[in-house]
Amino acid sequence: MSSSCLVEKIGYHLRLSEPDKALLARLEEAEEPVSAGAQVREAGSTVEHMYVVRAGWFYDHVLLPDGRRQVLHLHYPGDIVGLPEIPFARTGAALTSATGGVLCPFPKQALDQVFERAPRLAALLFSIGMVEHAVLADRIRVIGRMGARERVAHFLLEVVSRLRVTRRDLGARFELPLTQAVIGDAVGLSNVYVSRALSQLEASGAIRRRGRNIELLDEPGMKREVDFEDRHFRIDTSWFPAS
Amino acid sequence: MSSSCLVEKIGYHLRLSEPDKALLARLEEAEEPVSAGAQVREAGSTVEHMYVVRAGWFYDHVLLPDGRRQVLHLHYPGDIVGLPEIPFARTGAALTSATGGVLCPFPKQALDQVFERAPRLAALLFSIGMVEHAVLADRIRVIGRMGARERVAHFLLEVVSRLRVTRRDLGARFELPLTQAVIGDAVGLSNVYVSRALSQLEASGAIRRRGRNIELLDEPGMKREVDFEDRHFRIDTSWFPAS
DNA sequence: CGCTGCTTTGACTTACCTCAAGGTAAGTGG
DNA sequence: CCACTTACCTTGAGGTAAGTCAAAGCAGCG
Repeated sequence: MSSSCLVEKIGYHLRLSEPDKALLARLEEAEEPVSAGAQVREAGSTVEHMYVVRAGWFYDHVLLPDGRRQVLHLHYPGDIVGLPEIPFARTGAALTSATGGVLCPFPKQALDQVFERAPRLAALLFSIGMVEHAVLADRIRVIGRMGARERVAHFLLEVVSRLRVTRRDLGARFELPLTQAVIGDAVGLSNVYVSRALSQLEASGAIRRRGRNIELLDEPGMKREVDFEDRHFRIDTSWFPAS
Repeated sequence: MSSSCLVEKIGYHLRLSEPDKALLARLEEAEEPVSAGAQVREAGSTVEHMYVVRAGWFYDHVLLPDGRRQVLHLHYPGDIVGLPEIPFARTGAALTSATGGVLCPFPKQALDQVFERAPRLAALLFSIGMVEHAVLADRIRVIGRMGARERVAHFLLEVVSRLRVTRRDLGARFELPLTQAVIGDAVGLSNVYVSRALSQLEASGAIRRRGRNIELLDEPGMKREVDFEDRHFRIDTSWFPAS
């Protein structure tokens, strides 16, 4: 077992040298448990840390003046949270725990050491950030141009694809520990319409539900329907600096 | 005058050392003129280059199976195009010239040198990529949760804010060399509704139009209406490695 | 056993889409 | 220089998908 969240996460993507491992391990501060529903970080606070998710589901969201909400990213165990905030002095989005969990913070100020001493790691952080960009780009396409059923279908596919990064053997079934209101806030629908879309996906035989357990009965069909692209499966490290 | 697009662009954000300038200049290949409406890069092609825009307006877009289109980013003179494609072997979005212009390509494979030898530049590229992430995040909020008038208002504010990066003295008036269909594809509306939204903004005194020349008559009011945040004004370089 | 929070379903409303026709402006060839 | 074309914008009318409101069903929990 690795003692560092970060070493563990990075290890999914890259073989690490021993000095790199040591550098990463030094960055990390004490684990921080978070209870379900708690807000870890507010929008507009100063950016001092990034986090690695050790356990639990989290999500970033922004609030509109009228109180409505937009969820930007889901974060699963193993995720790095907060890369997109780095170029700004203050956070744009709040961070909330959906299920309760544990975060491992590490300081933004220590990033300079990564860029200076571990160019391969820097390249990987860059890449991970750009993968998140691609995830948002996909969702813009979906929200901007697709209907309710397709939005929800795409959302489910994205969740599964992301879960499989750390659980390679994951089949067609998974727990989705999110309320329909949160799903709606992610894909730009009302909770009511998320319910209808899920019901319709189920009625048409695309999925099956048991509470919050979801089974994808026709993943290839759903992928075709929304033109789904898996952004998480593999990142191109061919251009990385040599170790 | 700088002979390199890239040196010029980076110079907006960071004081460069002479070795860094030399490194950047070496990366760059011959300029490439592009005529109006031409598609520079298709979706699904292999990622071999990034570009700096020397002149003209460009945009990234993706196509849906039914032929509809989503525009992801606009690119203006001085922009770096293609950072988000780096972690992938193949491009997700096509690149089209709106006005005709000139691009300066530089090879993806050369990025390793930047990460290895110029950590400050690497940190800046990372930051620029994350600013683009923030731009998409803002647009998701707008598309997912706001109406037509607000979508178009936000779009105009975003354009002005971006133009001011390279034209510090830009006032309230600017040319918008885009068809309303392109604007619609960016904010998830039909061309018809973009027309109505612009007319309504004009009727309510928020903007004035003369052909494709736009004047923002009440920029503070529009910013309040859509809760606009300027992502381009300043990026936090305080954590960058020392030069 | 009865809260409390989540989901489902129904009825009504509305914002945006589509289709279509007419207007405008810039470019092109005779 | 003027007709003709072409691309873009505007406006109207009708349709539809999703929003809102509200009530009822369900499930987990104290």
